[in-house]
Amino acid sequence: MSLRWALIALLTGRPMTGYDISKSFSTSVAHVWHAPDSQIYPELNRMEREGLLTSVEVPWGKKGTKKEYHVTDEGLAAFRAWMESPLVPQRQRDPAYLKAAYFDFADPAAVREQLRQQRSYWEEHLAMLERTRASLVDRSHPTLAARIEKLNQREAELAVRYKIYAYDGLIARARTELAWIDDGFTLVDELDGC
Amino acid sequence: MSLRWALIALLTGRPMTGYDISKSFSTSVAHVWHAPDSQIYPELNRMEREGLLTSVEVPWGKKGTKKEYHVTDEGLAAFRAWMESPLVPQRQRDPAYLKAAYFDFADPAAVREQLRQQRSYWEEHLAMLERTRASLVDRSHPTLAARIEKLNQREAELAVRYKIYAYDGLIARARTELAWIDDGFTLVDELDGC
DNA sequence: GCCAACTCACTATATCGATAGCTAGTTTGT
DNA sequence: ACAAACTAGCTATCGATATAGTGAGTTGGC
Repeated sequence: MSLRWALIALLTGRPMTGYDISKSFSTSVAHVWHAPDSQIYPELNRMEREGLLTSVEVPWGKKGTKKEYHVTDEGLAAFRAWMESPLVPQRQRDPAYLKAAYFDFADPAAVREQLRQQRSYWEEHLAMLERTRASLVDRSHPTLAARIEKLNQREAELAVRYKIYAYDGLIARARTELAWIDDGFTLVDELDGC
Repeated sequence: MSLRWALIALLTGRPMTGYDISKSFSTSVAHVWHAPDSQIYPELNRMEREGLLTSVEVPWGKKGTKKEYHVTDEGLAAFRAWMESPLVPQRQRDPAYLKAAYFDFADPAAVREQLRQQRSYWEEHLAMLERTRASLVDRSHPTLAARIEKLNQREAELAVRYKIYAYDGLIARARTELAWIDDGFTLVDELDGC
């Protein structure tokens, strides 16, 4: 259900086609809400039917056309309403913690291998988050740049600072995961040694 | 797909009925993997059909019977195989971060209200995690107690330590969320003041 | 003796989400 | 002239989840 709000969030920056969205999704909103294009296209259609978006047929090449989606006033109002509505707390559902709780069923070597994999995943993820954060700070991030173009200085400041704030949260979370993984190595060594 | 591994994990502790499971789920595995009973019952049936579990009809009262599920050797082998298989990294999908990135669309008062709600949710969640961790340390946690009964001292030590490790991770995560929320308050005050 | 609360085991329905594949036009390189 | 890669917009299918209900037996309190 949050997918539609992620889509409106993106489209408030600038009008886009479904294809544009599925591309820029991976470099921006996907860090907080991932979705494949097979979900994006039908959802855009639904949102248009419900009046949250309108679409404009834009020529593409000689014969082709593409559909550019714009947020309607109604869509913006619905987005603001969602923004101010209470958040439903997320249930925990993380296989990594489930596995960790039952590491005694696995071979210590297999546990170390798992931890190595997780560490490299989170290290990469953290590096990517930090690169993106830097591109927000210097305002070179394409999606953000398009968004703040039409805003005044104060509005732009707000938009940028809150995006950085979101990334700071994601970065803190990644660091916490990495620290936990390192504790895992220490624990395996201790329990395997005795 | 992890649901079945969560169920086997629980059932390795002691045989249980679907009802037992749905009850003890909320006080143990649910912290890492939540599921409602409407998912648990069909999944237990499927797992029995696939040979991962067997069930024994146990009398209940005068007329009633209940179905107690036991993990088969095949089920245990499948569980170990999963434990040692690589972990598929989870996609980020968290409405809290999505909202935070677009707080500039909401009223500062509404943002503060959101943050208050999230803080009280995480505070409660953290307190619950710490209570559970304490009950693991002193081995009073019922599910854990049932599990370690049939284990030798060394095996019990492993089981307990890894469960504590999992909770330490969850607790660290909760603390990170709380710190992030507090940063949110500071940021709103700063941006609203100017 | 009876009602409430609890135990037990589901079903029904709908939506969400992931993977895979399809069709057709466009641009670019050789 | 033709192929490869890219842009565009889907569909089909399957499994995972969530919400809500059904119905029957049991236990405990007054």
